Amino acid sequence: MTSRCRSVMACWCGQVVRSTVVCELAEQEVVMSVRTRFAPSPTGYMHIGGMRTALFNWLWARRNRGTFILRIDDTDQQRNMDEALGPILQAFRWLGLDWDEGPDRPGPNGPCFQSQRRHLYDAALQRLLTSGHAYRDFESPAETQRQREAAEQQKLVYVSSRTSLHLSADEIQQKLAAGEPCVIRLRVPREDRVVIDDHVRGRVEWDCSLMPDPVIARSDGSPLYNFATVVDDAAMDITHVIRAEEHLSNTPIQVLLHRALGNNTPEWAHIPYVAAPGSKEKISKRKIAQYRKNPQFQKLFELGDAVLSRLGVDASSDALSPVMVAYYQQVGFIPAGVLNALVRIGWSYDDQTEILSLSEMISKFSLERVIRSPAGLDPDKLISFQSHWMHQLPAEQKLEGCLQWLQRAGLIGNVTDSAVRAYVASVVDLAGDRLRVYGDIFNVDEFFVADDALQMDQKNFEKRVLKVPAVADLLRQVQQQFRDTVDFTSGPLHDLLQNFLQQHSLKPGDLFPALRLCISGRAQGADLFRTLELLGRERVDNRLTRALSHIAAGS
RNA sequence: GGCCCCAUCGUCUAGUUAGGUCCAGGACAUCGGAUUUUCAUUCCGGUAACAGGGGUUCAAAUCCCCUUGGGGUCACCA
Repeated sequence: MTSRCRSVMACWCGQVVRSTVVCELAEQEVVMSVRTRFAPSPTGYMHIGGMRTALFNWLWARRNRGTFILRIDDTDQQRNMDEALGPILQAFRWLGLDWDEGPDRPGPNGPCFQSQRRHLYDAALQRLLTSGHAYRDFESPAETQRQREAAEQQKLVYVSSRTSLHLSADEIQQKLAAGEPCVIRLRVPREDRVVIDDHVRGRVEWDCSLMPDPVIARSDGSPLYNFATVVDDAAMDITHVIRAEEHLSNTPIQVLLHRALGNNTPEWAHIPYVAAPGSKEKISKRKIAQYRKNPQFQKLFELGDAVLSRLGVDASSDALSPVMVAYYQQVGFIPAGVLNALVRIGWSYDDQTEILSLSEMISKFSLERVIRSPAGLDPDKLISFQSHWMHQLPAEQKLEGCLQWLQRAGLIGNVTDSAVRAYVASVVDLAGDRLRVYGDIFNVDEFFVADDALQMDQKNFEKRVLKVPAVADLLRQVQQQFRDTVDFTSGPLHDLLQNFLQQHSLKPGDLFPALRLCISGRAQGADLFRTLELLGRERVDNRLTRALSHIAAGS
């Protein structure tokens, strides 16, 4: 297996074949095995921008029938792994992005946790030291820092002093024996240039004479990010490194490391980072307070706050925010909506296509159509995608979701009870388009609260009921007719009320808003007659009685 | 500050590789109208952009140069 992959790789890494996944090899067409990876460090939450990067990696792998790898960058972690990694895996599972190699699914190239791959880094380090591509640097951090600042003051480009390079083998051994601390640096070939052909940015070049020698291993011997990444990317046969633009400046170092190690370099695709709505700044967990003031974020925060408060989650805390994938799950977004919004940040298929299912994304995705400039998350559009996909969802699934949210808010008891399920199903059906996220079910909580706990829209109650003297009498008559009518279902109720209007020469607006307010506490809502039917004769009667007593009391 | 990246409606974007079919298309948002018992949905319609300046060319959103603006990154973090 491995040998096949290598022989295949040899044909595309010779930079003849680019941006294509099929290449000719000795007259026969070989589909190369694309291998992509996403390498989060366990931070305790999944960043929405990171999720988009992961999605592009996943899509590219799936599109090419390749392999998607989840590698855990836990080189400097000391916290509880479950706590730190859990939410990340949870986000992948929720969105349905599976991994071929990763936690619980070790691949042929060793464990996916970098903390368990130390021997590989040690071996690579040894090779670089032996070949002279890397060197031990005994210069003190303070001294290095001093030089850096001096260069800066003189407006010179800082490059490493390399004084340790003048040490003889004996001197090095002596220092080592004496326990003198040193880091290991890559010896940058200063006369060289690094040129990459980035899938989204095209040709990007760097002049090595401007680069300080990067530290690749700490004084305790542990590898640094740039180094571990290169070793792992090579060991795991990663063919395409798809990552956010902020890593572009790491690329020359990584290319140099690959060269020094004698690896084939992977292809690069530096995708734009996800910006905060309406800005070009990277969206960040630390700026939530600022985002709350952002008008483009308004609707999302309103939606989120409303739902989360019902679930007993403190929405104003930074523990859960729109920067995190978990936020959307908690509010009741569905994967299809979130995925659709994510894929359209920085990527388009053509000038028309907006709606894409995951399988359509797989067949249509390409790195070449990723845009270069940073793209802001568009909360309005996210909500719009969300409502589109929610409408596509089969009734049974909508029901399951709403049941969960209702239960978590304590509005219903046993979700397996068939009467409860049937009732909620009717409410969900009645709510129809108003349900964009599962949490929107709370917007029709009048169907779940006790009659005497019904919240009243005071402002509208005053305007449409209290300030219209004639309405009380009408409501009393309607209440009586409701008591007398035989069939308390929407059709007959519709006829009953229409007749009532005719008899009194009233327009719908004279009665319906007041009636709606009394029974639901709201000025607007779904079909009035179906609402009456669902609530049922008894609850409607109770609520009318309660409203009438409010009217009598003048409040 | 050095290095690197980016620049089309309010937002997400198409168009830039091969200059003309673009007095710039779509979507979301917004505004107006129709439908509806209200709200939501749906359907019609409107407002709205090539950062600026120089070139090259018969012709530039598209090519070149400069300016301006925005951003990323400069660790014994990832």
